[in-house]
Amino acid sequence: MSLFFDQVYQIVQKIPVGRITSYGAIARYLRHPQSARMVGYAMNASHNRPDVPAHRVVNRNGLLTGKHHFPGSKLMQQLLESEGIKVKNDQIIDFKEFFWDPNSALPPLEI
DNA sequence: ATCTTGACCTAAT
DNA sequence: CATTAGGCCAAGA
Repeated sequence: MSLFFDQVYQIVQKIPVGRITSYGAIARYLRHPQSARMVGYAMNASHNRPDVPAHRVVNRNGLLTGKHHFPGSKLMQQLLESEGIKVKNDQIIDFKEFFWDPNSALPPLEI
């Protein structure tokens, strides 16, 4: 039972509708600043977790690097656009405006 | 059991 | 500027 994965899922579930965050931001919040990759891997394993909106997590440039892991090739973009986020060429428009940073939005994780 | 491959990111060269 | 190197560690072959 990977505690790290579960923590990742908890954060992802807290991303407000219509906002997005990045793998690295989550890793930083969990005090594993060098484990951004594992956050991505957690998303890959999040198929078992119905309540995890993996489409709201993108890389730090606002690029939809994980879209190929969704069924179909446009689903991730469609999900985002249905929440009011514009996407062009796998790139989120006004990424900075929609970015939700757990490090400033949530209380610091207990040590 | 070992080896490879990643939904990544930062710092150093 | 661009490129590399290192860290992370779960799955698939």
